[in-house]
Amino acid sequence: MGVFEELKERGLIAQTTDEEKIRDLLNNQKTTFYIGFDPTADSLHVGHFIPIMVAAHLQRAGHTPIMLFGGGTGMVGDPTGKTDMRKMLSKEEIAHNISCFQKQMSRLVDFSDGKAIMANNADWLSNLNYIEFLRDIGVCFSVNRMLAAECYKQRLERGLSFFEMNYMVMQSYDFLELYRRFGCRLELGGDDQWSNILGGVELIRRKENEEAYGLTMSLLTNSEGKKMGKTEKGAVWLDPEKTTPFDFYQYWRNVGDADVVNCLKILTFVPMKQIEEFANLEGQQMNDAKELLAYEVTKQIHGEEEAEKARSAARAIFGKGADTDNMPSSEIAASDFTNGEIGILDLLVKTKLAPSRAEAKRLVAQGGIAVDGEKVEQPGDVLTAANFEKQDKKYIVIKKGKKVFHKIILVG
RNA sequence: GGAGGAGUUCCAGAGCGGUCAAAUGGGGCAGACUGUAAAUCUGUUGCUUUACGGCUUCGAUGGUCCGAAUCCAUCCUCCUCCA
Repeated sequence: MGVFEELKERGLIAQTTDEEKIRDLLNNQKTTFYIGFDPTADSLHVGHFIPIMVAAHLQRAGHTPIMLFGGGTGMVGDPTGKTDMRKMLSKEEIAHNISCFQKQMSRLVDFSDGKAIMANNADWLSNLNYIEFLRDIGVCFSVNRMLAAECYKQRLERGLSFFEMNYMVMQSYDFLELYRRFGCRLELGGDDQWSNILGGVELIRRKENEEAYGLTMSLLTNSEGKKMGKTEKGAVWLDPEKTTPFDFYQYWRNVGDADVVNCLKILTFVPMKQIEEFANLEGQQMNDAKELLAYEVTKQIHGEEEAEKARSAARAIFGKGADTDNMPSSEIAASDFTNGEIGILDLLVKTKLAPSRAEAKRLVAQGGIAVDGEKVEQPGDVLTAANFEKQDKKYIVIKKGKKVFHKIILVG
């Protein structure tokens, strides 16, 4: 089975410009392909995961990925699928974001010995001459056709600036430029990139009289069709500073039953055979599949060690074990106490388990807070140093709701 | 350039002089049920206070009034129609 079939079986491929040609390109040849990333934030999030996984799959099959950072296009912002215009970023922000992306990506894609290429389209976009560009590239685009594209249609209802309208042209130009520089013949992207990719394919045909291809990947959605990777706190980030490995692990541990198999296919390298066995699981057994998913995904992003820690912390918390070593924790100093005690509400706020005292009080009133397994009954309850000291350990474990556990260590 | 319309709490969206911290829905959080699932039901959802209460919010700034999210003026932003 070729890598193309593997991708297809895992449900990673949404659309292709020419399935037969691409199959041949991926199964029988060494191909240089590219994927673009918009450096709009200083960390990748789950939405970027699929393209990176596909790149990793293809790289393992011997192809050469070009990871293109939109240092130039990022200064415009892709209007696709956005209801409002994006805020513009400064050059410094973009440069910073790109370096963060590179670091995170290198976990999955091997950049050693030229096995993968990093490019930044600012290299060719920044110094374009407007008149020349219009004469050379601009003539190849029909506004009528662009407006007919679904992605622009939606924006026409809400407003689309000329500025943003250029995004498609620039992305198409990227493809042409990468074809010229590296012989790149295949562009990958999210399914929402379809029309932008087609633009590039056509541009190469017109300028170089050569065939190029595009392939899009499905967006990661759950069984209800909603995008995954978002939580109440925002996106699930790949940066451990923004989303701790434990929270990251828990996110995947808690996916719905209906989504587990799909996520395993798309987000892990677990062999298809093994995944198929999970498809028949029911009830309690489903949890094994979820644990595997969470572990594998965490391992890929944060490394084996962090994945182990997250898993054993989760097992300890939700099982019977008393292992609190890897539980999310924070420290509190004796100086935070007033007259040798500290109110439960203040403690919740201080550890950020509650954003305000009012919220903390609500939690207590609704029976959502427990300290070392004992439910806190009164918002006025206080803790003293003695509460922290038992069996030589200087900490307490606070449980908020059903799933949030937090260890507070007394220091000093 | 001209003519209209709109900006409300996380989002959508009511309110149009006092009874408004502001309806309703979504989302979030908590509780029950469970498998750290889904669905469902209940409670809750500005800050502060044990509580009475106090404080800050309805694009911005001023003003009218005993009293303004609600009226007036100026400004900013967005939308629609015409050119």
